[in-house]
Amino acid sequence: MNKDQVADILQEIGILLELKGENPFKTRAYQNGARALEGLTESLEKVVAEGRLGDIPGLGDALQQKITLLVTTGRLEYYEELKASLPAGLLTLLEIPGLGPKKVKALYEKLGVSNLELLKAACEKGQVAELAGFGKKTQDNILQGMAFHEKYASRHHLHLALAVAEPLLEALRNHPAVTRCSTAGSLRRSKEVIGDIDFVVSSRKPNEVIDYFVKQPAVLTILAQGDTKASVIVEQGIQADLRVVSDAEFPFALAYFTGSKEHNIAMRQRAIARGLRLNEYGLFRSTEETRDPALLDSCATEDEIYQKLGLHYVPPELREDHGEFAAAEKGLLPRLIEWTELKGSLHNHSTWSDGRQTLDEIVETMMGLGLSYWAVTDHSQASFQAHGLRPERVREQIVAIREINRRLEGEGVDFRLLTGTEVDILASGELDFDDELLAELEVVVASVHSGFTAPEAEMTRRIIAAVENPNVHILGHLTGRLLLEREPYKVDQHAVIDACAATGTWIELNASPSRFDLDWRLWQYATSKGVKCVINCDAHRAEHAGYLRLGTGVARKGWLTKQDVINVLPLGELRRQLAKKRSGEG
DNA sequence: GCCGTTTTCGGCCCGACTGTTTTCAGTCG
Repeated sequence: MNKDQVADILQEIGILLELKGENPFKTRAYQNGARALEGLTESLEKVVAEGRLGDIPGLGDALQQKITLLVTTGRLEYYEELKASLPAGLLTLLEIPGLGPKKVKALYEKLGVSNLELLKAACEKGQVAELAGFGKKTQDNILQGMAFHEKYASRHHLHLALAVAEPLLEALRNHPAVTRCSTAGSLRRSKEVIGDIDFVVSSRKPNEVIDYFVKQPAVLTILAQGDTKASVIVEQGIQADLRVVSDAEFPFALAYFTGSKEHNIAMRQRAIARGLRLNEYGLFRSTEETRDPALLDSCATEDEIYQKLGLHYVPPELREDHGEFAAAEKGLLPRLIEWTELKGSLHNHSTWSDGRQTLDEIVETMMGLGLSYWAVTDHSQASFQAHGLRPERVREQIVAIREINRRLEGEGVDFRLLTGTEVDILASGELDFDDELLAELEVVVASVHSGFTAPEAEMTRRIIAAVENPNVHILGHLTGRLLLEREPYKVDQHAVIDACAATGTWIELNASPSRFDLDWRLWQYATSKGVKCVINCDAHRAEHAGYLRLGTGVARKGWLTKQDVINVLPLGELRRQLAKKRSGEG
């Protein structure tokens, strides 16, 4: 078993123990253990074999023993017995908003409710309202929560969440009673998928702002409305939470609701270590339970909060407890890449394969955005479903692009298309075009589009064979994942990154919100090996150019700087690097 | 179940909102 599978099981044990009514700190210990494994950047098998599990904070004797069993035998009797002791459907009940472990436990023990159908039946018969601690209102809310659960998945692609959040933020900003406002939460941290949208506002008239917020046209349902916060469902079925605080409290509330939860816990602990107390309202001297403003250690901005805790400012994207505290203490946080530094995208499609824009339309759109270049990398022949190009069509396209570039040069315009291909990595590990054709193209992206079910070792071999071809500049979407849709295929990502480091091959950060692949968690490893990143739109339509901004947000989560990213280079320097890569000096 | 330069025992982040209660438990973030 690999670390993700083991982490999933620890996570599930934690939940099962909660349903059993175990000591909450014990259940949290399992969840902490799962998180510790997810954050591991090397092979779990290796760590276990070398007896170094104990070096990982959060893993004590009991967890070390269980993890070792799972890794070496693939089984854990403790887990299997625990799982067998409760009906399988109980876990899905926890996905209903408003139902937590205590209520699920009561429903199961008192009514024998063990799955969604039984829960629905019990609500409709009015049995749930009769239970102690429940009532009519709770029963109605459960029914509503179930309807919501059926209709919408609970997680959302980043671009969809942004499309709803940005107009709402603009509306809040324009309200006269709003002093400062911002998005917070996973959206502000540029997570690859979003649970809900968070807004933080400072105002002297919170009720006015909350009233205004819940009446926005995008709001479909009001879930809760109080004096300091409101929760609503907005278009796309996304939950949006608004918190309103005083302006003095704003930086603390913004930091708190931006999270991540793990980052906040570490911040609170730093405060406690300094005899202070940090919460969403301020930084208080001593740990006294009071909101007396006299005790407020005022901070005008988030920056000042970090300073008071002995840290350099941590950009939101880095707030994942992923090494930012060690770096912020020493002033070693990187200057992160900005999306405005990008000059173009090196993996895109046109009407020649499955894209929606002609070459001329691409030129017009991308030039209009102020970009310097745009590589046209249509699919190769094996991607039949995507109208992949035969070699002769590729050569025709090269001619067409040269023609356009000559025209642009004649007009004195500072923009060029680059010729290229997204060539399929075939099951054998060979590429879908021969070396002669690849050498005629300026940009070669190699990607897997078939044989997703190959065993890990075989998939790893295929991809490594592809990046060893000197004609390949860029490895496309390394894991093939489609967020919220399709799991990544099985591949040893570290081994592939090592091969890219050895061959000077660049790795794409595919900026499509369905992909964000390579995952941000692996970029620190990749750059430590000297691998360069290309933030690519994989554009199929004009509006996909906007993915440059979203992809940069995710790149920032991977601690990437301007120096790590190829497509910040001006055209001339980019062409030199493309040639250098091929000559083997890259 | 984890952890320790006050502790090998007794802590473990903490506040708002809802609904069911009449002072609080559960859930959520």
